[in-house]
Amino acid sequence: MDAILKNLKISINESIFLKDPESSALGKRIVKHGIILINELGFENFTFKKLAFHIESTESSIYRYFENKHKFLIYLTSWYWGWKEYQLVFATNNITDPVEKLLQAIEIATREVEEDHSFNHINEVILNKIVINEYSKSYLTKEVDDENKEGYFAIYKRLSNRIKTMISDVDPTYPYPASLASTILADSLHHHFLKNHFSSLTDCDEETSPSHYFKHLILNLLKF
Amino acid sequence: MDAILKNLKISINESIFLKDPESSALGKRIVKHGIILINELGFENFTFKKLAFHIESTESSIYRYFENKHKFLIYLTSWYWGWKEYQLVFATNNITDPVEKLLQAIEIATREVEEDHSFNHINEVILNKIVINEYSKSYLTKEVDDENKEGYFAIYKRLSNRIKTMISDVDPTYPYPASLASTILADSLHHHFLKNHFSSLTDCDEETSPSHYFKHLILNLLKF
DNA sequence: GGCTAATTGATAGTATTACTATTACTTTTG
DNA sequence: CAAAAGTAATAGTAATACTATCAATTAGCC
Repeated sequence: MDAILKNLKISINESIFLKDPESSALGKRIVKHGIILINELGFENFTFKKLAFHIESTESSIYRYFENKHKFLIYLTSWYWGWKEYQLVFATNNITDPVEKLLQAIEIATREVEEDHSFNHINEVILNKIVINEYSKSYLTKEVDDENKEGYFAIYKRLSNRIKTMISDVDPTYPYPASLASTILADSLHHHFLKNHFSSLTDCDEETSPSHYFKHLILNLLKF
Repeated sequence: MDAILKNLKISINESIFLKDPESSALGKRIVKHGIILINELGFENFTFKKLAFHIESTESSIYRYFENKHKFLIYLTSWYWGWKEYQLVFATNNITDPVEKLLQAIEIATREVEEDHSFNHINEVILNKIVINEYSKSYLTKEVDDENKEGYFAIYKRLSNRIKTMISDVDPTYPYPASLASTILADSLHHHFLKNHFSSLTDCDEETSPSHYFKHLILNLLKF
């Protein structure tokens, strides 16, 4: 899988950026160090000025790639979900048993990114932390409906829809497949956060992962 | 219930505010119109300067009550969860059947606030919208561990714990009661958001509410 | 190798945000 | 009616979130 992913470009809605960061060395530096810096400072404390200092460039250069830090976050999280989607499709494509297929999809969707494949300028382990801590801020805004119409969240929606279909393939009588797919995707991020900061609110810990919880849920909720 | 709640004061950790907003007319105006304004503008666009203009007071007066808008959000959401907790305890206290008790708790925890009791200066319907749109921003920060230690999220944790206990009372063998309680609380907020902005990601709509989804989940997941 | 266009850097500037400080005025309460 | 508490008015600062302009550098191409 690694080899294929190395040559892969996640395609992201062009209106999210002003200039494709994949198209230049500076663009890649912005993305690479942007990920590191958002993770370090948190999204609220992150600024383009600080990032410019980090990569020894200027604010105005960064503004040529992204309108503002909000769009930058949308870009990063879109890339993440695109990457997850590839992994999921790749890992489930040749599984014929619907239950096995769904379980494998849940494994991919809910597990913490542990290894660093480092196949390009993006560190997925750190990006995963950003998604856990910051993803919801990308859509919990007053502009969400406009941005949704522009297709900013298309990749996530497509991924959620794939899981929905797999749920219905396992149990066509289950009445809430779309909701359950959303719960798995969004709530697994939340559970990773709880594990790290509110351990009393979850049964997940070092041994028991959110993946265990969600697989158990699926296996006991769906009839097959 | 209304009559009792009218005379009720939700007690909130004193380090969240500088001066208790319940203790003066200005404090109550800050809270009342703060709720309205955050709902209108969204938390990012909300400032104390705008609120001061709205209530025909000054920024400096508001800063005497709350250190910053983040603490203000924590205050409002703490109040909300305290209010929910009272409703939940009140509505479930005299139910002896554990399944009925849990279902009633889920009803309270996951339903949209529809009526305006207006028993005080706080409009719970609008506050509920704020919680749906902004609650996660109150803990998805770099300061979460410090603030958690200070007890800023104590009410929410207590509420989650009550639901956890009810889950275990229904099915002592269920291995993830804390996680499931968290899922119900956090993911129901998320589903209200999806219903309003990403309808393709949920099966909830005008007829089917998040409450239906979560009750169905509980009834099919727990063994009793 | 030189020309042109595109890209990046350097600098400056603006409006707004997120506060802090001080002083003066106005209520409330004892 | 005096003291204390609460509130308003004003001013000021550092940082943020940009925009604009022009100069310097680099890249693509004949």
